[in-house]
Amino acid sequence: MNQKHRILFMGTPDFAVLSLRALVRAGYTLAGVVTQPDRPSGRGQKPGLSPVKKEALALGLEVYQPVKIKEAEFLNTLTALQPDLIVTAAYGRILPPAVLELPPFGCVNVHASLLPQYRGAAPIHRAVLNGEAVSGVTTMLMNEGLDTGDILLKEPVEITPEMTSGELHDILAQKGADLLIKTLELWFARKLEPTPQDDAQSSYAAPLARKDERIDWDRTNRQIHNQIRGLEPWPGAFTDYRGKPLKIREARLHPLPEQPVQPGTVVEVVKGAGFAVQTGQGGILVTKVQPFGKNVMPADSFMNGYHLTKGFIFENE
RNA sequence: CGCGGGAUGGAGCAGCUGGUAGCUCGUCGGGCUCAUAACCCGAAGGUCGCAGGUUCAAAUCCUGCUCCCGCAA
Repeated sequence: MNQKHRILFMGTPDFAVLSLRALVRAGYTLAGVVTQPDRPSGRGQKPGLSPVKKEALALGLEVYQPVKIKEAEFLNTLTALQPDLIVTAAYGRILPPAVLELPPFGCVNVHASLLPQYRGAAPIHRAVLNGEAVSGVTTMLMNEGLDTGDILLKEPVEITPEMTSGELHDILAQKGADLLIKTLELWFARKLEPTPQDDAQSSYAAPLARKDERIDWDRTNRQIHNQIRGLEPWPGAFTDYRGKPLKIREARLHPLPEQPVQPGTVVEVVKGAGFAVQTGQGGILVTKVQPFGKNVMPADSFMNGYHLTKGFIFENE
C-alpha cells in the first residue's frame, strides 16, 4: 500500500519506539533513523543507547546520530537519503528550516498532548501533575516553533484519577503510534487539511525541575496526590526523612477530619496498607516508598525497618 | 576509572571498638473476645552473598571475587 514512501524517522526516548515499530509494521520504507548521540550514562560510564537506537538496530535500520543537525555533512546525508517525509517523535531538537523543507511531504510530529495545550518537553508529566482528566496525542506538521505547527489529527485519552505518568505514557505511546499511521495514510492520500493552532489556547509544559519533585505538605491532598502520580515512576516525588530524600512512590487520597495537626504529620497507621499523612487539606495514605539508595518498597516494610511511627512529622524543607 | 549505598531467618532493618545473632512485621499453634487486620502466650525459621587470610575465637578485621541498588547523566 504505502511501501513506496520513504520515511526518515527521528526520535529518542521510549515514547518514540512504538511509533517507529508501527511504521515498519505498516510497510513503510525507513530511509533511516535519527536519534540523539550516545551519551556516557549508566552506573559506570556505559554506552547508553537511546531506546530508539536499540529498536532501530534490532530492526536492522541505519542509524544516524548527528551532534549538530545544522552540519553540512549531516544535511547532505539527509538529502542523499531522499525521504518523502520525516516523522519525529520526541526527538529532542528543534529542526532547522533546511531540514523541514527537505522532504516533499514535510515533517510530521507525534506529540503527547492535545495541542495547542501542553506544548513542550514534558506534556505527559505536566498533564498528570495538573490533575487533568483528559489528555491525548496529536499529529502535526512541524515548523520552526516548539510544537506550534498545523494540526493534522488528535486523539483524546482519559486520565483516570489514579493513573500515573508512566501508565499514561504507555497509553499515549501506543495511541500516538496508531494515530501516526492513520495520519500518514490520509496525508499521503492528500485527504488531510492541516489546521492552524490557536495560540490563545496554548499552554507550555515546562521541563521538570527539582522544585517540582519536593512535596509541600501544606498543599491539599489532591495536589500532592497528583504530584506523586505525576512523577511516577520517574523522577518521583520526595520528602525528607532523617536528612535524606524519601520518595513517595504510591499513595491515595485519605479523608481526614479537620484536626489541629501540622501538615506532614503521620496521623494514622493502616495495617497492611501504609501510613496516613496530614496535608494542608485532607490526607494521603502512603502505600509505597523508596528510601534514598534503596529500591521501592511497601510502606509497611518501610515502617518496620525504619521505625516510622504515628506522630512523626515530615518537614517541608 | 563519574559519586555513593548494600548483600544477616518470608519482608524491612539493627548488630560491625571481634566471643556462636537482635528488632518491627509476617507465618504456624494456643488464648481472650459478640467479633477482629486489635490484644495476650508460645513456636518454627538464619552455613550472617562466595572464597581465602589474621585470631584461641569473626556477621564483626584484611584481601580477592559475584550480584543488587541509589544519585548524577
